[in-house]
Amino acid sequence: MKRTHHCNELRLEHVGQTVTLMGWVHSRRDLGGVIFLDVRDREGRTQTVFDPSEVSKAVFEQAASLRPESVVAITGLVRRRPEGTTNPRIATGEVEVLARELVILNRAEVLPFAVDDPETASRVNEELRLRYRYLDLRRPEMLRNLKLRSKVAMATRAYLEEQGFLEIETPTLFKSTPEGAREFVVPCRNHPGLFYALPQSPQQFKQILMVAGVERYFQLARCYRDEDLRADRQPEFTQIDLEMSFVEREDVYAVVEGLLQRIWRVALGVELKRPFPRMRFRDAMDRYGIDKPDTRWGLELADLTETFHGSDFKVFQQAIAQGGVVKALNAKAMAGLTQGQMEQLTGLARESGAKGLAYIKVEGGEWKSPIVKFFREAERVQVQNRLKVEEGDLLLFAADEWQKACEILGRLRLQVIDWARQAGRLQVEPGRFDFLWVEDFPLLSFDKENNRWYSSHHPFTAPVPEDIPWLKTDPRRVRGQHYDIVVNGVELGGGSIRIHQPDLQKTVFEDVLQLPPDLVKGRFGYMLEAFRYGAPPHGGIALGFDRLMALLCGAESIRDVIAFPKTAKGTCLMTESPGPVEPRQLRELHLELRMPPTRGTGP
RNA sequence: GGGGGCGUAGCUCAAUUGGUUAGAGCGCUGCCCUGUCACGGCAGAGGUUGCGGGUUCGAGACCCGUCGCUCCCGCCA
Repeated sequence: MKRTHHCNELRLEHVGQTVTLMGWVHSRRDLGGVIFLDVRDREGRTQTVFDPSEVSKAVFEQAASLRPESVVAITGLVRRRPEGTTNPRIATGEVEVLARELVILNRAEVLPFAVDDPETASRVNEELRLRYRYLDLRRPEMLRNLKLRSKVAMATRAYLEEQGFLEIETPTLFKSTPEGAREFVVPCRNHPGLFYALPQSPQQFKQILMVAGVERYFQLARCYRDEDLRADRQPEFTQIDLEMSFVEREDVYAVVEGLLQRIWRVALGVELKRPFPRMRFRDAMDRYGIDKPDTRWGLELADLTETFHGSDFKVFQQAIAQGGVVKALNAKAMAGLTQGQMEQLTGLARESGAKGLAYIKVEGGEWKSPIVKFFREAERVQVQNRLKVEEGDLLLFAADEWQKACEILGRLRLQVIDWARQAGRLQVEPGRFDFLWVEDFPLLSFDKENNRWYSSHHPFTAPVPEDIPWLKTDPRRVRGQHYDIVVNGVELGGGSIRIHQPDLQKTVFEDVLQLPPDLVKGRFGYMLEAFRYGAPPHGGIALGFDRLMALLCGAESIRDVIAFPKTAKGTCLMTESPGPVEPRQLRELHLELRMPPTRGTGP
């Protein structure tokens, strides 16, 4: 027996045909004298009818005995549903299949949770959904996410192929590169004491491919990072990874904008406007207090350093005297925050390094605040004008060195926006996507604890050419040719133009990052060597494919767009990985376990 | 590594200030039902309150520990 149609196929035009459907029992409505079975497959569902005057008693009883999610094959006659019994909510709702034969392909046991009811199923404990992932994925909304993911992957391949990119796989058995994220290491039998490491990204291989003359490479690359997880982070994840030769930043932007435009068109039927806006890192920090601003909301930060230059308020005075700034955020209409919420804001400010939180609540025409008594009239007027203060506003201040002050208010801004959205006071159309390129990041950041410079992104990022002279003398002011693509405050991806000159790369490693030459040689020697045999200028980018899909699907967690995701602790509840290995395997790998003392008794 | 939330029937939840035999809806089982589509009706079964310890005359609730899920900070070149 073969199926003749899928479950979202039958229409009035099929009336009179004998068909065979195969699928899952979505729901059974047993009216005693007649039984309705909805058969579901990945395309949709179709109602079948068991009428005792049309089928044998045995078949009828079998139909009556079926539990939801059993797999069946039903052969019968397509007919128009009787007047008044059509179901406009499903595509096949004008017809039904009058069953003649029923084969039970697999009888399902009683389910751990309901699959057929989207309302309840979506509220089921995620632990259970992950343990029975195959049931969870049967839910139409999960299947929809998988379908969309496949569609977007295909569109990505098609677009990049049109643009002349070659899809090339790179090794997942790589070696350890201890800079950056913690890695998963893989022992190997043939090399006692040596380890592979799973790549955090194909960065080095894709640059080598440029040296190899590939010119345009892409890959839907699996990447692995052994770091603590979040709603938008998994230990293994997928990137749309690409690299191009003989390009500048704008060339990469053009390809990525075209790709995202194609993806939005294919997935959502939405036409994105190009080019996307650009913003310098410095401006992003200055205006939004973060390097991935959500520009859907206003609420920009203001700089009041000039205003408070001769302030009597010591906190402001000192910050400015030490070369810092005074910044402020007008949280419009938020004066009504509770004491608890104000404490929460203060806590957030402290976490970001503030000593406290200066604020003004504008209520009843009055500025209620412990600090306002230190303001001179001119300061007050300027604050009023600069922040466009109105009744009901909440003014938040940060006085510190520039970056810290920006970051403090940036976090408060996000919290305040979150509350305003929850209260329904800030709204935005659901299909709005604010894309933004953030560029001109500092190439290097200073690590106070270890008293050394390190790469803000990675050590292969090329400096902005006119800043190269500052590399050794004033590293702080060197900008990198790095760029991030941001949408609605989510960092969707990042990339850079790379260094392709071996001497410049060597300078960065040894003079700027202060890595010992033998360490550089051991870790990156092959790259420096490759660059000596004709390396084209090149650059690229990697986009977080899971985050991209979460955006397109409207999912809150990337777990909802990954078929088999891991928990926040990095385990798989379905397969119970990671799991132990046999002593024999350890012996072959020349490994011996030194376990931490066992704690607790388990569940 | 740190902080918050959650854990009670198969599922989603309730259980006043610590006080009777831990309840409801859905699901499940049985019976009835020929036009339902969240079918309906009647009856019934179903509990180690995550686990371990403690306080108390008495603990689902309070305390300590622990396990699991989750969100956030650190971390993620």
